[in-house]
Amino acid sequence: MFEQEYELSYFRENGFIRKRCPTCGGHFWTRNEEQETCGDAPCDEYTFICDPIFSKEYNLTDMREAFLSFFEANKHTRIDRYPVIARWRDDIYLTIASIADFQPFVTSGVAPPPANPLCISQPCIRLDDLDSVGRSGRHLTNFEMMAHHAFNSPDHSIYWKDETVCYCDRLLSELGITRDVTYKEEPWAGGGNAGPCLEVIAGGLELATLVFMDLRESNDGDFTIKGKNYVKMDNSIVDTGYGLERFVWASRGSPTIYDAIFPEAVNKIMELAGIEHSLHDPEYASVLAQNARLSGLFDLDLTTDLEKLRATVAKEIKIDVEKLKSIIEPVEKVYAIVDHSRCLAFMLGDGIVPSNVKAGYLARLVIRRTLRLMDALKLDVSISELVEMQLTDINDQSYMHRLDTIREILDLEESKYQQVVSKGRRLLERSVKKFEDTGTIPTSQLIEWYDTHGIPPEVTKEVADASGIGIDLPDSFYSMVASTHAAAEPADVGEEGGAGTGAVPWIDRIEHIPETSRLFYDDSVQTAFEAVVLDVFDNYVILDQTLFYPEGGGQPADHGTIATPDLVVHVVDVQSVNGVIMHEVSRLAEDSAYRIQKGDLVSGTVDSKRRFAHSQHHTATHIVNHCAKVVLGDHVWQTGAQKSETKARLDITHFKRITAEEFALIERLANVEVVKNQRVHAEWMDRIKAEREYGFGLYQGGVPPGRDIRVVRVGDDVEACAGTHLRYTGMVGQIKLLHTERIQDGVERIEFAAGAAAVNASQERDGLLDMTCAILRVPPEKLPDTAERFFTEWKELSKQNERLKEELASALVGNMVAAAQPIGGGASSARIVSHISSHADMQELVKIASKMREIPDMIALIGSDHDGGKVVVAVGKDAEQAGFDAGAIVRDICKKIGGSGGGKKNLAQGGGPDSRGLRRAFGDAVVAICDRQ
RNA sequence: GGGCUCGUAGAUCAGGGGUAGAUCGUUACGUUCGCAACGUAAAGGCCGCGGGUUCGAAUCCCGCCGAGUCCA
Repeated sequence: MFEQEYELSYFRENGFIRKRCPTCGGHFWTRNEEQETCGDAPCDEYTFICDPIFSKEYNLTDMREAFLSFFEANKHTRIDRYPVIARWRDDIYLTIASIADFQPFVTSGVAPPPANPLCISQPCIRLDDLDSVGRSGRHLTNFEMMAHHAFNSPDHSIYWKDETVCYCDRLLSELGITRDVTYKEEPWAGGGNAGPCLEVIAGGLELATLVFMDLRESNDGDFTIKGKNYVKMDNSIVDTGYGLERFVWASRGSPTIYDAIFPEAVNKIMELAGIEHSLHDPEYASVLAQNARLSGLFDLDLTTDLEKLRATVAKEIKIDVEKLKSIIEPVEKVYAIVDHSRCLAFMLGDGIVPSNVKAGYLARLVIRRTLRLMDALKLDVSISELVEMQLTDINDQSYMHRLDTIREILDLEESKYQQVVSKGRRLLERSVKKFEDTGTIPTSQLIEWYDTHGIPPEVTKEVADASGIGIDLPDSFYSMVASTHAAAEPADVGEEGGAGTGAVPWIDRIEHIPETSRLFYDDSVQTAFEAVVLDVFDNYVILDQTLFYPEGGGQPADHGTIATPDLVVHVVDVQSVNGVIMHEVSRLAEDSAYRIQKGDLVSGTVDSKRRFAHSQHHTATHIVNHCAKVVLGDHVWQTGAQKSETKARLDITHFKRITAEEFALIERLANVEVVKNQRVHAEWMDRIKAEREYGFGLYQGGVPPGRDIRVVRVGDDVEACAGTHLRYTGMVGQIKLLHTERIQDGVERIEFAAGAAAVNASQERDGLLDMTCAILRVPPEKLPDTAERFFTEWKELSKQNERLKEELASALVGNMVAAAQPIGGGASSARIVSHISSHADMQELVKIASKMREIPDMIALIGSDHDGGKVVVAVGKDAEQAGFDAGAIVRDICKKIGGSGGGKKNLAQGGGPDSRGLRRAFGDAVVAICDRQ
C-alpha cells in the first residue's frame, strides 16, 4: 500500500535504507544497516527505561516549549491550545487530536487556517483505553499532542513529506537523541480521511506519527484502506502528532510514564495510600519496569488479558503471581487516580458540567471511576483536593478562576456517589437474601443492578460473600451490559436537514436552483418584498429572494402571504434546504384558473406581529443566557433553545437546581439589559477570526457551517446566530421568567416570555392569584398564611373526623349486638344482624364491621344508602368456621343493587348504584342465610 | 438521544385492588442525683401531582412532576 508514497528524497539523501520487518512484515526506514526489526511493539521492546533516549531530562513545560520554539524558529506560527471539549464540533464531545481543532471547515478547505504553517500543543482526552490506564505504564486519558500542521491547496503549497520528515529528524537531534530513529510505514485512516503515514520510533517507543492526509472517503475511490474506498483530495494536509508525555518519559527513562510526567502528584498519593514508592529500590523499580515493558511488548488488551500479563511478568522476575499482584495493584490504582484527576482538571477547567448525558456523562464516568479507586485504596482525601492539586500544577489562569465552582461540583459529585453506594448496599443487603435458596445470584440480576442502580458487580460480590452466597459473574460482564442496550438502539437516524427528515423527496429538483437571497438580514423592520418565482411544485414556492425567515436556531418559520395580481396564498411553513428557501403555502389547486407559475413576479408580505414576537424572544434568549452566566457562573452553556410567539425556553448546563433567589436575580438583570436599550449588532465574519476574537462561546446555539458566520452581539453576549433580532434591546419590552425545569441531571430549562407575551403571562398569573384570593376571601398578601391555616385545619379536622367515626362505630356496635338474632331458632352457633345507615361512608362502615368481626359467632350486614348503595359484611371467627363467607354474601347483595363487591372471608365490601333496593337485598340475604341452616 | 428503576411517617424501607405498616428517630411518662440504656405510651401520612378503569386504587393503566442509573 502506498509503496511509492514513502520514496522520499530526504531518506535517500540522508543515508536511510528501506527494510522489511521479518516479524510483522511491515516496511521501515532506518540509518542503521544492522537493524532487523521495525522497532515497534511487539517486534521490539523498550530500551529507554533506565537508559533515556535524550541527552537531558525534560519536564512537561520544558519539553513543550522546546517543541514549539523549534517550530517557531522554523517559520511556524504558534497557536494557543483549544479547549478539551470540542465546542466547535457537533460530531464529537472531546478533543481527541490536534487536527480535531481544524475539522471540519479548515481541513475541507471551506475556512482558512488560523495560520499556515502552524504549531500547537493540544491537550486531548481519549477514554477508549480507560481500563488500561495505570496498568500498562503508558496509557493516559489525558495527553498533549504537540503538532505542526501545514495546509496545502492547489494554489498555495506550504510543504509536504520531505520537509516534515526533515523537521522531525532535526527536532530529535536538537533534543540530543541517543538512539537510531526508525520511520515505519503505516497507512492511516480516520474520520473520513486517509493517507500515508510514518510512525516515528526510538528506543522501542512510538514517539510521533507523521500523517500525510490527501485522501477522502468516496464509494468510487481508487484506494482501499481498511475496507473503505478513498479518492485524492485537492487539498493535502500535514497532520503530525508528537506525544508530549512520551517525549518526557523517554527523556527520563522512568519505569512508567506516570513517574516521568507528574512525579510530585504520584508521590503525594502514594504517600496518602501508605505505599512506599521507592524507585531507587532496584527490585521494586524492576517490577514496575518489567510490567510496563511487557505490556508494551504484547500490546495486550488489559481488560481481557490481564491475568496473562501478570503471569508473564511474575515468571520474568521470578516471583509469585499473588505477590506480584499485591505489590502492583495498589500502585496501578495510584497511577490511575493521578491520571484521572488530571483529566478531570482539564474537563472541568474547560467547563464540562457532569451529567447523566452527553459530554457531562463522560466527566461523571471519570469521576465515579476515580472515587471507586480512591475507595479501594482508602484514601483520606476528597476528590476535589486531588483535582485542585492538578489544577495548581497546570496553572492555567482560566482554570484557576473556576476553582471554586470546580470544587463545588466535585464535592457534590462525591456526595452523590456516596449516596448511590450506600443506597446500593442497603438494596443489596435486602435483596441478597432472596437468593439464599439457590445460593447463587444469576448474571441477569447483576446486570439489572448495575444497569438501573449503578451497583458494580464487585460490590454485589462483597455483600453476597458476607451472606455466603455466590454470584455468577462472567468475564464478559460489561460487554453483556452493552449488548442488552444494543438490541433496543437502532432508531437513531433522521432529524436534521430542515424540511422533511432523512431523504428529502425533492432534493434533485432543487439541486440546480441557486441559493435564495435572504432579505431578512438586510432590514429587520421591512415586511413586504417582491420576488421572482423560480420554481413551484406540490405546495412549495421557491423565490429568487425572500423576507420569510425559515425555521432554524430554535426560531420558528415566518408566516404571511405571497400574492400575484390575481391570487393570494398563505405561507404556512418555510424551510431552508441546502440554502434554498422553500415556502410551503396553504393551497395551490392545480385546476384553479389562477395559479402561481415559474417566472411570475410576486409580492410577499410577512406576518409582522408573529415575526416581531419571534425576534423579541430571540433577542431575549441571548439576554437571559448571558444573565444566567453572570448569576450562576461561566460553566453555564446553552444546550438548546426554542422560541414561539407566546414564550421561549432556554436549556443551560448547571450542576444544581436554580434557586428562587437566582431565578429572581436573572430576571432582574435581564430587564436591566432591556432598559439599557443597547444596539444589537449583527455582522458576517470570517469564522476563524471570529473564534479568535470571541472564543468558542460563539457556538452556544450550535455550530453553523461555512466560511463566514453571522456574529450577533447583544450587550456583552456574542453568539454565532442566524436568527432575526431586534435593533435595540429596549424593543424586547420586558422579560418575565416563568419557571425552571430540570430536563436532565446537569441541564436546567428556563422558560420565559418577552414583550407582549410577558405582559400576558403576568396577567395570567395575576388572574390565578385573584381567583384563589376570591375563593378564600383574602387579599393576596394574606394568601400564604391563609392557605397554610386552611391546610393545617383541614388536616386536624380529618383526624378529628376519623376519631368521631371510631366512637360512632363503637356506639353502634352495642345496639347491633343486642339486635342480633340466632340463626335456625337458636340451635345454630351463629347470630345475624343487619343495619342500614343513611349517611355513613365506606370508611365508617368498615370501622363498624371490623368491630363486629371480633364477635366469634356474629354475621353482620352493614349498609348505607348514602351516595349509592354501600355494603360491608363481617363474619366472626366461629361463623366463618361454620362456612359463612363474607365475600359471597356481599357479592349476592351487590348483584341485586346493580354492582359488585368482594373481599376476604371475614370482611368484605361492595356497592352498587341502586341504593333503594338495598333494604330488600338485605332482607333477602338474611332469609337466604337463615335458610341455609 | 435511547433504555431501565424508584417517589408511602422526620430517616430507611415493607405492602402491590378490600381498615396504611415495620425499624430508627421525636415527644411524654416511668426508672436515675443526672446521663446513657431500658420499659410504657403517644404524636407524626393529600401513599409525588392529575386523569382513567373499578362497587372499591397507595396498589392496575395513561399523562405530568421529581429523583437515580446505564449505554451511545
